[in-house]
Amino acid sequence: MDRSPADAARARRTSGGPVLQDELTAALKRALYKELAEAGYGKLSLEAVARRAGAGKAAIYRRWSGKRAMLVALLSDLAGEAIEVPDTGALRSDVRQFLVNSCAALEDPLMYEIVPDLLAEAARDPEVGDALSYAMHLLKREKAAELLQRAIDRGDLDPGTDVEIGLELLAGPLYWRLVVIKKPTDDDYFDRLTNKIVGALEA
Amino acid sequence: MDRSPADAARARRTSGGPVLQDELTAALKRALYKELAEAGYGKLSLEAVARRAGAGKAAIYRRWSGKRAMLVALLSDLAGEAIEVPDTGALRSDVRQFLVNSCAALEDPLMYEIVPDLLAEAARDPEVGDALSYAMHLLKREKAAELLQRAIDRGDLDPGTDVEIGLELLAGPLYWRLVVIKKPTDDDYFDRLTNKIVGALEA
Amino acid sequence: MDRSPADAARARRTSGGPVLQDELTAALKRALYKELAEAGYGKLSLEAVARRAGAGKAAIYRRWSGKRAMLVALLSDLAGEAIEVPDTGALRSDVRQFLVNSCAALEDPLMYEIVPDLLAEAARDPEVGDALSYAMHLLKREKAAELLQRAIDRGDLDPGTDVEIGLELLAGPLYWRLVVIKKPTDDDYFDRLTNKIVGALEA
Amino acid sequence: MDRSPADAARARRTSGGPVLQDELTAALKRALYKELAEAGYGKLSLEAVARRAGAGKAAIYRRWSGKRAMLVALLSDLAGEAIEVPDTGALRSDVRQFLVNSCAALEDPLMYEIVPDLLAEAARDPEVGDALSYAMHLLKREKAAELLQRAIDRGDLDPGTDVEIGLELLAGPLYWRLVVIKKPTDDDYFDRLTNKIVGALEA
DNA sequence: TTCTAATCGAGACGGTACGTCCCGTCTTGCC
DNA sequence: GGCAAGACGGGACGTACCGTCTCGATTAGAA
Repeated sequence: MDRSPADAARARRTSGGPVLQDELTAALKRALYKELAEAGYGKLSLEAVARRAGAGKAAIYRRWSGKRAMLVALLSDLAGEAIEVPDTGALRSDVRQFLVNSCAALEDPLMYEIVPDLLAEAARDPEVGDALSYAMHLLKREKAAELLQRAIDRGDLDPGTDVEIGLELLAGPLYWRLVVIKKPTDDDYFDRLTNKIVGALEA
Repeated sequence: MDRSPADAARARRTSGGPVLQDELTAALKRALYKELAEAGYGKLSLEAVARRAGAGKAAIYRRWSGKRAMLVALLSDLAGEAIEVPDTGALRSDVRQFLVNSCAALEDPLMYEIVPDLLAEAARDPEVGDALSYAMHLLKREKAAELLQRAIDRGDLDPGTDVEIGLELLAGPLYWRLVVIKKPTDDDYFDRLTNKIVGALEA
Repeated sequence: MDRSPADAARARRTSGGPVLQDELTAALKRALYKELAEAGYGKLSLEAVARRAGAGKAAIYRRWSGKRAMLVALLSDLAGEAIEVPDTGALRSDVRQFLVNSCAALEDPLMYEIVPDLLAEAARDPEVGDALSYAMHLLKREKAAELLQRAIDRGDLDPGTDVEIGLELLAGPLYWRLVVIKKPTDDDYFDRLTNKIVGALEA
Repeated sequence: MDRSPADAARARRTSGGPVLQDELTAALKRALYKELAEAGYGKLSLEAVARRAGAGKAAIYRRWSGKRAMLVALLSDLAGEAIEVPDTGALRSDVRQFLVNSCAALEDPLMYEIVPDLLAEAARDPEVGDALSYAMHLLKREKAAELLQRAIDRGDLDPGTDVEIGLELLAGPLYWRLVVIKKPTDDDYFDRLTNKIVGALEA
């Protein structure tokens, strides 16, 4: 069972025993991040991570069960940095800003390099899938749902609007373009995509 | 330098000695395909591929330079099997059928298990990325574009319709749902998604 | 564990240094003894010793500097349990009884399982060697020497008898048979060996 | 590494199974011998052995199942170098020379350092015990038995002489002195021990 | 038909990394 | 300050594959 720094902190307060040291945990994560950037997921070596952190391998395995678990933890750390959901007061500008924000998030090297790996792994490992879903989608999904709900409350959208499909329209096309077919975006593209999405929502 | 079966055939015609055996090449690819589905790209072992094919490791390295090159070859082979693009005579039913066909394709183990791995690898290796783009998206993209063009020709859509965005609306939301957030689909879902896409196209 | 202040006071008076708890020291030695018998010196793990004793590793390192030092201490404890040297009034029966007693001692699990380990270690570590010699051989040697001296005093043996060689004849052949070549013994064997040893002594 | 086809051919003939290369096997054994001399059995590291031999660890594990098995093999190699059994034509000088030869063998670092380790291990592992018995004792035992038989044939010893006990007298006291109590030997000692042994044999 | 040369299955080779275990030291909080 | 607990850096374990190399046998084109 992996132990997070939060667990460690709690343990220190309640159990009385020695405990995983938060600063080392952080150093290991920093080392992981740097190794990922240099070597990529496939060639990632936990030995190199430990070496870079000036730690023993056991320090890693004491915290996480392996490569994937350590990555999931790194992701979870960054989950809080959820995509900002704008509240501009108008549906069209909210949608456009949401797309721009999402694009910025997806162009972060972390997302760009690591998320596809985890997505692939998630296809075979439900634990990774769950962590990934929680870290990446649920928070964002809730926030995007707020965006649509506000539009309904304002009367910009019909109360019967299909919110589920709406969320997929907000996320899917941009993800497809950036991650799958890897085409660049620009202001004009955001305008045109916003047009279509708003058109669909209002249809 | 990798050698393809075509090279082998040419070699057979021009050189003197024995030559890479096509049937073995095919068997190796089949073994690769199965190993990918079971183990994933990250844990893929060429030793296991050779073992499954009843071949020696050298048989692989004689043909390809390594893991990625072998994958690229596999992908290229599968490029032809593009998604069927329907022609029902009406935009709405064409779109719905396209979604259903795409869904079937994405639920094929090839897509479901292997493509995410390759997508991840493509994030770091342009050669894989190019092969993947060619194999998966370009052909399909062309065909989906035909679908929209026919609707424009029929007058179902305005001639100024934004085809580029249209293609993303056709592919993105479904991919997002099936591959990223992994929610199930049903007839009702297809109806609702078709509704929104057609609404967007006509907007 | 239920230790009285009196225990601590006694220990403080005895040692003068930090008050290590005697019962814990004893428990650690018992645990060491059992681990040695099960795992052997080579695979001996002080972590396992501590675990078996329900103690922390530090409790061991507070008392001894490492594996070997702990062993030496164990040996010294056992030094007193020297082999009984018989005094039957006649050389032949004294020798025979000494062989039988020695055989019983060598067939004790302590000798059978642990001594060979220590003997091996002693080949490289003089400190272990010395402790082992003291614990196992010197006392016994003195007593066996008494046996021969009594025979000389009685006139059973010539005053010029080579006692040093005599002691090796008493110990060596039996040790060789039991520990090195591991052949069984029986009454007849003791008779025959006694014959030869007495023959040699009288020669 | 510079291996000729002849090496491979020889190896194939020798082993019949997988073609392990004899020269590498020999180099690994040489490295083991040197590491043993430097580090001792307890601190022996197969990684260091492989490093010294310029080989990979797998080269070791392909040949032997672990530390002990590799040692047993080294021993078996040296088994042929059995103790020379002299044939001087007279019992007394044969015995004396046998003791001198045995002493030389037991003072070889291999015997002195390693055999006690294996002896200890043999107490727990019958496989090691058997290999050790064969490697060390059986050949020597047979040869020592010849020595006694020649004496009987010459009439130096009575035909009814107890050969079994005789062998233990030849081996045990010297082993005890050299390995167990670790006292030095000299010419005078050999004379005195020879005296007693011959005395016992003739008794 | 015989020779020749490259491919075949097999697997040894020097390596790298894995994940585990234990070393001997150090730290924390209870008693 | 001893104590149980156990984290720490370090290092070896034995395993799995990597990509390369070599082996004898097969096999198919060229002589």
